[in-house]
Amino acid sequence: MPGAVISLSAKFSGGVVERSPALRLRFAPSPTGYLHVGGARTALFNWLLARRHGGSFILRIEDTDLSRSTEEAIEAIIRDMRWLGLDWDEGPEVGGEHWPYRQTGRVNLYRRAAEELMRKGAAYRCFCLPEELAERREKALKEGKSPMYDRRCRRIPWEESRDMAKDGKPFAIRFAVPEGETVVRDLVRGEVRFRNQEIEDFVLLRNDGSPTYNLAVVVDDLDMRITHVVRGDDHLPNTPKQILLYRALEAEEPAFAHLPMIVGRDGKPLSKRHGDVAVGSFRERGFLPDAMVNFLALLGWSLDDSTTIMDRDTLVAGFALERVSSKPAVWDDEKLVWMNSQYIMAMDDQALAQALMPFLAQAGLAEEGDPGALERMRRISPLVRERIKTLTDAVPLVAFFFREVEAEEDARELLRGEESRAVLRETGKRLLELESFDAAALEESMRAMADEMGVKPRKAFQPVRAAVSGSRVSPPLFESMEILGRETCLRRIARSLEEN
RNA sequence: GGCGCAUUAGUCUAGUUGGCCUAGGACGCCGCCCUCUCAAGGCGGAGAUCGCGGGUUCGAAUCCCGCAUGCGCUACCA
Repeated sequence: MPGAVISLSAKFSGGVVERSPALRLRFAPSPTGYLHVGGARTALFNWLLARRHGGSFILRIEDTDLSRSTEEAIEAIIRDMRWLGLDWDEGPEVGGEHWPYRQTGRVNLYRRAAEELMRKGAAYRCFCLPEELAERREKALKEGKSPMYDRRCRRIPWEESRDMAKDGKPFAIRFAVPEGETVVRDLVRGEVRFRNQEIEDFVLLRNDGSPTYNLAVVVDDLDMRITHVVRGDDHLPNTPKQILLYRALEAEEPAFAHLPMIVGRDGKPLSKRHGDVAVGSFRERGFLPDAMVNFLALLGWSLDDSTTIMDRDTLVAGFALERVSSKPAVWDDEKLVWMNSQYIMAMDDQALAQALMPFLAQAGLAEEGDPGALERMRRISPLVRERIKTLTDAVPLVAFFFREVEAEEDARELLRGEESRAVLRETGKRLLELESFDAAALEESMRAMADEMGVKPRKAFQPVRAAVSGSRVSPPLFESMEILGRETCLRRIARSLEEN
């Protein structure tokens, strides 16, 4: 079955075989903050495509803007990528022949490319000061004119330009946009045409010698032999500039695919204003990486008309760019929560218990590495699995298994009253008499008790639930009591009778 | 202002070359069943004149044109 890459390579790069190790994709975040879900989705699509076709997935840190980039951000991005299970074949902590996989330390490459472009007459020095530029732009805008750079420095004769540079006049290097039309053959939206006259002579190298994004990204993608650039569609208008650069450098351009943005319910790009958008905060809120990946994959892509829950193998096997939508996807927290619950329900006892341990530890209910606590949690797992949608949901639900809890006020109400007290006393008696303290025996005994006392099961069980769990909502009563053990149950029932 | 992209129910989406769409699946919502609480599960339901207006056609969500709205880009940000 031919995948997206076949048709696209046949069309745009001239024949790459299906399982092509030559396929090279990258995710290139700028480390100015945490990894947010939009970035994660972009990373995922790149990863999926690489894995689908047996190619390489590269992580590259786009830190051209040094003042806004931080080491902490880099570490956080790496941590979150790892958590999501998006492993890379080349990049930070992994290595590769294009080390370092960040732009600091690669400045010479950019400078050399800019010089090459100057030599070819495709770029020129611009001596305009940033302040002048801003002024002119504002003026043009006010007069209703196009605010594009007027290309005045393009007309400075080469020798004069060289001399001005030699005299120490600061300059930036701009790309000389040629005449004509540039067509972006986008894998998700088809051909998009741009008239070159709409593209200004953009800056390649700032007057401090640092590269701008457009230059750096092209040089890096070229150097790393990236075959497919898959990124957010906010980059679509930049693409003709980059294509022009590839051509000026006499290099073959990669295939491009622009993914729809992820927006909030208000249709605006997803941001902090919409709540937590950091991948890390979803981890802290108790979401599972597999659920995140499944959910993220469905933001702008679908396998068919009905499949929603998919494991990684299915995702990898079925992913294709041609099934990527071009309309913005709205982030729907509720659906994520539901999906997470589906993944939780699919976990076995051991896995769920293990996943829960850090959350129990954080709540002070258990020590992270305590084997006794883990074993206890493993026994509790089947009781809570269907009752939690996120891992954090489990904490209040299981707390009474790990420590004495004060009964909530609405639970105390269940403990008062003659009937309730009678039920509790009788229950205590029966618990002592039980031969085997297991759920089945407990249920049998207590149902018989309710029957004999002429009390509805519900009326008989609720006070016991309140006494034992401290709440009117808890995991199934008899199973819970079995795990708590006879002594604990008796103690709690006795205490309830005393205190209420 | 210019350029570009998008527009199927509250939401994610299916609908690739026009007829099998009296628009399919999922989340959410409502109701019933099950039931020791809460869930889970089962069954059923409401919800879309496919942004609007023209056109092409025997036939359009699907093709063409215009409009509207939203978003992006238009930086010596990425």
